[in-house]
Order: sequence, then C-alpha cells, then structure tokens
Amino acid sequence: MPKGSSSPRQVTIHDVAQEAGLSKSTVSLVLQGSNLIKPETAVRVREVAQRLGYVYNRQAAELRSGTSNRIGVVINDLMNPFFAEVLVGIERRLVDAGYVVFMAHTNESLERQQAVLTAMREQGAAGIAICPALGSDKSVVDVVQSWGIPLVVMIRSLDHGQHDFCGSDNALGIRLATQHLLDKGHRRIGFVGGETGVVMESRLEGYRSALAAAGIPVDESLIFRARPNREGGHGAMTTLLETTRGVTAAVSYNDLTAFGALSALGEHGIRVGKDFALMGFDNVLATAHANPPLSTVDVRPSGLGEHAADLLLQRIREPDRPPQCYLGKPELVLRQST
Amino acid sequence: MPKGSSSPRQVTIHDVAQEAGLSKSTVSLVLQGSNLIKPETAVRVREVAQRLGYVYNRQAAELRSGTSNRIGVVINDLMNPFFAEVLVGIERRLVDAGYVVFMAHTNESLERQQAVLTAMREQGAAGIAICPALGSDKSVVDVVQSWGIPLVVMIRSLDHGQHDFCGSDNALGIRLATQHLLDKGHRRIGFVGGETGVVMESRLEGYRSALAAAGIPVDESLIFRARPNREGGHGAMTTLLETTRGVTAAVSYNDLTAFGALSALGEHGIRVGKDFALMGFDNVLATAHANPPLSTVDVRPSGLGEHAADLLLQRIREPDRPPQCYLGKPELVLRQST
DNA sequence: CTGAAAGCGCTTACAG
DNA sequence: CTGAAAGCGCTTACAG
Repeated sequence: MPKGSSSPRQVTIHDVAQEAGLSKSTVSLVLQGSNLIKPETAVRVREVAQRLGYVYNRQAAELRSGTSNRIGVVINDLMNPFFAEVLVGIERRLVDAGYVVFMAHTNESLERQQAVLTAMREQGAAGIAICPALGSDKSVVDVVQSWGIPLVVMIRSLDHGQHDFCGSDNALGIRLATQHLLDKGHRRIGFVGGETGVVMESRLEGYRSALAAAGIPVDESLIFRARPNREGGHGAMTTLLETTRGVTAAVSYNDLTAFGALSALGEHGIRVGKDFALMGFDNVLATAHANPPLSTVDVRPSGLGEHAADLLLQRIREPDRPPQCYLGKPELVLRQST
Repeated sequence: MPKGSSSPRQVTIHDVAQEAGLSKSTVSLVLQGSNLIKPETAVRVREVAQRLGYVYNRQAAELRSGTSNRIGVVINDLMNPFFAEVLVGIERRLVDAGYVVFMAHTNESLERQQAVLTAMREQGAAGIAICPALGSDKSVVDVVQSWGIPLVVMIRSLDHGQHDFCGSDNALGIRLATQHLLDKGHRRIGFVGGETGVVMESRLEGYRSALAAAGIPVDESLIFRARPNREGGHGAMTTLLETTRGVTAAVSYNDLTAFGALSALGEHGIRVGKDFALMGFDNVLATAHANPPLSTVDVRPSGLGEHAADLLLQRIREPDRPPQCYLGKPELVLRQST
C-alpha cells in the first residue's frame, strides 16, 4: 500500500475553532456556507482559516456524511482519438458539475477492466461511466448495479434497455455514408475494417441495408474485417486493392481505419477523391486535415461524452428511474475524399 | 455539493467481526494481510467478509492512517494525441504501482488548471503530475510544493532545476530533423508551426543551430509561427507555399502541425516525399499511417509518461532528494515524407 | 495471537 | 445563532 506524503501536521477545523474562539460545529457550518451563522462570525472564521493555512479535508467530510464527489470513467482505448474526445466531453461536464474524475484506461483488457472497477468501488465512486472493453458482456452491468453504483455505458451497449446508455445510431450513420457513395454513382462499394461487437454488427447492417435499398446485391467478398485501427484499415484496404477489381469506393468502420485505408491508397498511387471515394465514421478532429480531408459521419464524439455525463448525473439524482438510452443522430460531413 | 448514492447500509468491519466472533482489530489485521494472525482465523474472516458482501472502505482507512493512494494527473491538451499517449503511459504505470488516478483536462486554461489543482489537494492527492497549460509560470510549482504534495512536471519545464521534470531534448531532436533534411540536399528549409513557450524556443534553437552548423544563414522569413495544432500547421504551410519560393523542405513544430502541413501540401498538388520533404516531431501513432507516412523525431510519448510516473513515485518515497530531470533522447524515424 | 480503547477530521441531530 | 456529544469505518499502539 503506497504511503502519502507526511505533512508537518494538518491544520484542522479544531485549530480554526480554537483560534477563533468558537466550536468546531460553528466552523463546520461556516465552511458549508450555512445561513444559520451570523455574517460577522463567518467572515472571522474564514479569515482565521486562511491565516492558519487550513485545508478542507473532503475525505473526512465524506466519510462522515456518506457522500462522494468522485466519478469513475473507464475508457477502453485512449489511443483512438474518438475515445479521447469522448473523455474530454465527459470530463468537462463532470468537473463543471463539481465532481472529480478517476480515469482508468483498460486498453481493451477485460482483467484490467475488472480491476479498475473494483478499485473505483473501494474509492467510493458516486457513479461510473464506462466504454466497455471489447468482449465485455452484460455481467459488468450486473456487477456494478449490484454494488448500487449509478452506471452509464457509453458507445458499446451491453444489455439493451437494462442500463443507461449513450451512443450513436450506427446503422443509420453507415447507411447515410453508403447512400452518399451510391448517390455519387458508385456501385461496387467496399466495407473496410472492424471485427466484432455490437457496433460492428450495426454498422454492417447499415451498409447492407443501404445497398439493398438501392437494389444492389451485397457482395460479401467486399467486406474486409480488420482490427478497428490504422493498421487494420491499412491492411484491409491493401487486400481490397489487391484482390478485387472494379471497386471505386469504400465506407470505413471508423475514421481510424479510414486513415489507414488512406495511406494504403496513397501507397498504390491512387488519388482519393478522384480515383477512389472513401468515407470515415466518427468525425474526429483529425479528419478535417487528413490528406485529403476525409468525408465522414459526424457523431459528435465530445458531445457523446457530455450526454453520458448528463445521464449519469441524472441517474445519481434519481436512482430508480427507468433506464435511459441516448442515441445521437449522425450527420454527413462531406469533404474532399468523396 | 453532489450527493453519493444511498446504499441500503454498508457492511463494515464491525459486522464481519461480530459474525466471525472476533474483534474489529483482528478483522482489520486480516484485511491488511498481517502475519500476526493465525491462518485459520484469516481464512474464516475472509470467508465471512465474502459472505456478508463486505467492501473495504479505503476512504476510512486512509483518513485514519493518514495515507493516500490517489495521484492527480493534469493534462493540458487531450485532443493532441501526443498528450493522450503521455497520459496512457503515466496512467498505466501508476495503476500498476497500486495507485488510482484523478485525471483533469485543462484545455490550456490557467483558471481551470488552478481549480483542478485545488480540487486534487482537497481530495488528498499523494502526488501530482502535470503537463502545464501554456502560459503557466513557476508559481504553480511553488504553490504545489508549498502544499507539501510531491510533484512532477511533464513536457514543459517551469523552473529548471527546481522540480522533478520529465521531457525530451527538443533542441537535439529538431537539430537531427534539420540535419536529415540537409543531408538530403535541401538548402531552403522552413520551420512550420509553434508559437511561444520553452518548448518552442528550444525547437527553434535546434533548427537554427543545425543550419548554422551547415554554414547556412538562418532566413527568419522561413519561420512560420502558428498554433501547435493541425489548423496552425495547415495555415502556416499554406502561407509558406504562397509567400516563398525555392523552399523544398520543412521541419514541423510537432506531428500535429505536420499533419496540417501535409493536407495543405496535398491541396496544392504537391507530392510530399517527392516534390517536398516534411519532418514531424513526437512520433505519435498516427504518423505511421499518414498519407504519406511521416518521417519524424521519436520521443516515445508513452515512455515519457512512464518515466514521469517513476519520478513521481520515487519522489513520494523520498521527498527530500534533489530535483531530478529526465530528458529523453530523441531519435529519427524515417518514412516516406522525406 | 487477539481484544479494548482512542482517534483520524469532519457532520449532524439535539439543546439552549 | 452557537456548543457539546456522538459517530462515519477504519488503524494503531498497548495490553495480555
């Protein structure tokens, strides 16, 4: 167990009370901003506290009052700018609401995820927001809920309708992207990247339904599964280029795979936006200045984080309300890649 | 002040003791893994704790023992993948060491920075690691040190030699980058992006010294200052292309500005790696699959985070040792952009 | 090897 | 408007 720094000796409420010639109770009330206290007294107490270098010990206060102002946020993949942007959004909102955030990065490891959730429980988290690691199942919801800790699941739903959830309409998003390519006259359109999980399934469904609506039979050999990162996108696009013919466009599982695909296309001397059309998904910041700037599906990543914070804060206020589901409506952002 | 969830009623050490027919003290010792306890007793206590659904209240333990296992990490710009990678590194190391991390994002705001530092103090942070917001001065070091909280400053040094610091050798890094371009035969080499701050100054110095060593006079009009992000790099490169002639290469303030520069070059129909050579700085993950893959200066971002964690952990163990400075040695990573 | 007692720094009824 | 007392869940000497 790590040791904290050994300060000379903490100044406590007791010292302040003594110095001010009052009781601990009174000082405590002043610090809580109670209006039971005579203004002059409050002023004097604050002045003394300041002079003595008093620091409020929130830990002690919370132990006594049984409250907590800490919220745990667990992120599966911080190296993906999409999740980094989600984190920025949720952190901003939680801090604005007066909370402090424990952040943990699971790096898609289920063991680590279990460990950090347990740590957050021991730390007395007032709530937990989680982007589940790949392979997570509903048991994480059951576990956290059995602890009585308010929970919001982000991005990857675990047990639809059984927990607060904040994500985006993946099927719709990819459908829009695919339709856009169809509208541009493309007929053989690849799907690049993504492996497994609910998000992948919905996105594939969106891809298939857009083709179906246009009367185009789905050619399963144009679906190139790969890890949802740049390497995956690079590999998938390379395979696409080397094993198919007549493909003039592709939708990507997400922006990251699109970036990988972009570099693969570049290596093959293919001018994206002219010889080939490519769509991303997420609209992370980097898309605007990709080479070329990437057309993508905007799901407002940091907005998703903010909404998740709101859901969690409401759940904390009202623990028994029915599970809520926020599904952001994706919108196309068209740039030079299509 | 936010309220925590109101659990039915917590199971405490007292309940466990009663159920097991022992005293609180004994149970406490078992939980601490003390070897003063008879093995059978320990087993029984654990069994009872498990059965009762007991959860260790670390908060109470720490209040009593005066320890803390929480470390605050404050990051200036999470939207920059460089800092996200630093965060991943430091978080990983701190969690491995048994700590839990408070994360706060200042978004380069000095007020927010002050607020989150204060919050971390009230939370009883055992240590603080900070990437200071632009414009921070040595007062943040003084303040945190006056609180008696172990501190490590990352990336942007605040008061050289007065605090633990973990960063990289910026002058050397840019010198290597510039030399590489010189070796490739380039003579008019631009400097793209970056505005102010110690990091900018050292990188400029590296640029100037490399040119000087090659006997090339520094042309100040080839230095294009701009915000250290993609937009800045895009704007700076656009200006460079439109206001200069004969420039065949550029070093960038960091990878982010290089990405922006890359897109500006693309818009001008310039083939990077053939018609123009571009160097980044940092070696964030995204460089490997940029279009084209970006030559850059590797400072091992997540490694910097890990080193910062080590410095902080050592400082916690040994509060009075002299300030340490870890300066990573940058190395060139050559890809298609040069 | 185990227990009784005091106390970490605060809050919260309850008096007055 | 202010104070005395009890207690949040734990740890830590001190006994035995």
